[in-house]
Amino acid sequence: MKLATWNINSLNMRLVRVLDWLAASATDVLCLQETKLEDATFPRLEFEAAGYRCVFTGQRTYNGVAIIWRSDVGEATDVAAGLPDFADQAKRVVAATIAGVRAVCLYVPNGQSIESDKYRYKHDWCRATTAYLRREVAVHASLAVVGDFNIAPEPRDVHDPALWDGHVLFSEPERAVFRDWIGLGLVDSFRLFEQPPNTFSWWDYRMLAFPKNRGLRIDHVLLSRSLAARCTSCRIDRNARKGEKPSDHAPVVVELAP
DNA sequence: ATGGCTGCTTTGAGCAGA
Repeated sequence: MKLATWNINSLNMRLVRVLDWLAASATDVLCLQETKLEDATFPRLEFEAAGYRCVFTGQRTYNGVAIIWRSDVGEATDVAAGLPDFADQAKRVVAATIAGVRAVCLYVPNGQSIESDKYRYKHDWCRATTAYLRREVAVHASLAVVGDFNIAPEPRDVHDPALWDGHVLFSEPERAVFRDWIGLGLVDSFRLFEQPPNTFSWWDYRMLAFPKNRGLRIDHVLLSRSLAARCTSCRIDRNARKGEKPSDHAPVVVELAP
């Protein structure tokens, strides 16, 4: 199974790009963040016509998450939207079990800046998610927690660690959250393999950040131990960041052996 | 170390993103 995560920064703007990428990459299950679409306007029929199924929870303008999978992979079960025990207007979580793999798709709050109320919200949201993931790990042996985490876990995940030190996305409390989630029994699939140095998943639209490769690795695929044992590759498809009207994020793709 | 893009908005300057 090929499983991927991608923040597409408006599915409305990038539906064709997503469909093209799905086909070209032969991805079986794709988790999307920042769809920015209410459920009533989600392009379900377009995905179905292309041979995929989908589950989604969204809102206009901000947030919105979805899971897209090839129809021939099977049905989804135990679909769940949102975090239990955390009242949140923002649509940031959707989960489903597909072909025996529990996929949890997260769009972690950005946090804006460490002085911001949004940073406090990010902290509270992440704490609620820790409790949620603890239960998911206990229930699902084959678990993949994927998405836009808005956290760069280590200095090597940041183009200029000294510049970013202490700033939102790379502050110590955020990195501690990432370690907490790893501590639940999850594995950062990207680090299972040798990777080219300076591999990132997000680049600012401004300041020629992408051509200069001034990016961050903030999109992640965490795998339970049994799925990590099946994982044969993890790569970030930076080609998907190129061309006309790209998202500012690139997809992260893992392959899982049967 | 700002803002520089981009998408979106009961539409056009302000916001949020990361």
